Amino acid sequence: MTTSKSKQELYDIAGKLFSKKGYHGTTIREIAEARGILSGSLYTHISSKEDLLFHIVDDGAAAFLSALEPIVRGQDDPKTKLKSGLAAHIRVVTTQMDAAKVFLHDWTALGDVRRAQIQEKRDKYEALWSDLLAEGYAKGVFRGGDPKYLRILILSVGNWVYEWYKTSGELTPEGLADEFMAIILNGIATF
Amino acid sequence: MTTSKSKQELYDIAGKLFSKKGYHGTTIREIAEARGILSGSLYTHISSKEDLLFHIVDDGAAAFLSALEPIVRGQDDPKTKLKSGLAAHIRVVTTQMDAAKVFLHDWTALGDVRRAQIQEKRDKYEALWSDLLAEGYAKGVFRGGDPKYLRILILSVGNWVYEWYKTSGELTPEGLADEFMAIILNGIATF
DNA sequence: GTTACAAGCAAGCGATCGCTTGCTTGTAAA
DNA sequence: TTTACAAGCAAGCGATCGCTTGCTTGTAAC
Repeated sequence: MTTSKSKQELYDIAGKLFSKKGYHGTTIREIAEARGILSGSLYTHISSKEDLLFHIVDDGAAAFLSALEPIVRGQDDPKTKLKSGLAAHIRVVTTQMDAAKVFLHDWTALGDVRRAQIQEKRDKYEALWSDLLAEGYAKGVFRGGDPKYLRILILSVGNWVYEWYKTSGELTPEGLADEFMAIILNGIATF
Repeated sequence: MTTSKSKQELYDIAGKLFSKKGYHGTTIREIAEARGILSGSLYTHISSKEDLLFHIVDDGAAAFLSALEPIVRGQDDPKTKLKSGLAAHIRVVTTQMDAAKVFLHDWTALGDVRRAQIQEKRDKYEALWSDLLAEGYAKGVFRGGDPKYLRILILSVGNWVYEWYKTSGELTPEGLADEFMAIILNGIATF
């Protein structure tokens, strides 16, 4: 990342507020106050409020993509890829809760052009997951379950993490992925 | 529901806009325009913008609770209860997409008192699910999988439906519940 | 025919919104 | 010592926010 330290600090501050109160529920004056400057001074660093949103959301998209891509393109067996992929997704969410929530929650507040850019990256991420699962079915490692709804189930579980995860006293991303994988791989029914 | 027809129509209109643009992203003038009156005239029917939000969110909470409660308190076997419960949840989301999205998305914009009221109903709903799952484990119908994370997985899948469900050409709530249940009960791993 | 009231209009209130402008200041290179 | 510039302040712009007020109108009961 070529983003300077103070710029990143500003994104963190804005992300924290957007995450807590939503993009439209956060004012430029609140962001400036959290930064310790006046609202007008913010415009030395940004050109608009939407700029802040876009950078946060775009960084979030990049984090998800760069975490999953090497796993899908790698050589592990599908079961390992599935577990690693879910753990990677959960790690992105839990280690950047604010940015992840803004990415998942507020990206629709972007204008048409920038929202389309993010939509593209979301589609790309979804396609990576489809590839991962398709490989598992093709190699006979997975059976049953419609691939489409399996993908939806996995991403639902991964995305919803930001709604309930508390940073203290909780399982690690890998631990959480293990819990969910146990259910997804083996099911819960007795025979 | 004792809500008059025209009041409910207003909630529907507001719910649609809140769902699309968020609570803070929707203005009282937009709601009035969608209703075909001037913004000031809205206050013949409501006492504040937050009133609209609260009614929508509170109705949403009631819909989820009243759908799940008879299932949990009923006499079906746990496996049937689980499938019915998930189908009921998905039916609430898919038949009232706007209200469900506002309930899940924008309820935190409520003031302290009313947000606490909704939090209570959310906790109650979650407890119903815990009861349902606990019965399955107690009767030996479910095995493996931490009950806590099983509940989180189920609610994640059910809640995230509003993010991707399209009303046309999609499976019914029961069909979707079948798809997800096949994965959750039997898993996807080959042996 | 009168009364009563729900429903809406027209106008605009004070507050706050995102953002701009003109100016000052601290700092570091030349 | 001078120069240059990034960073921030002070003030306030026009627009829009949620909401209020005083008034009109359609309708239905008596």
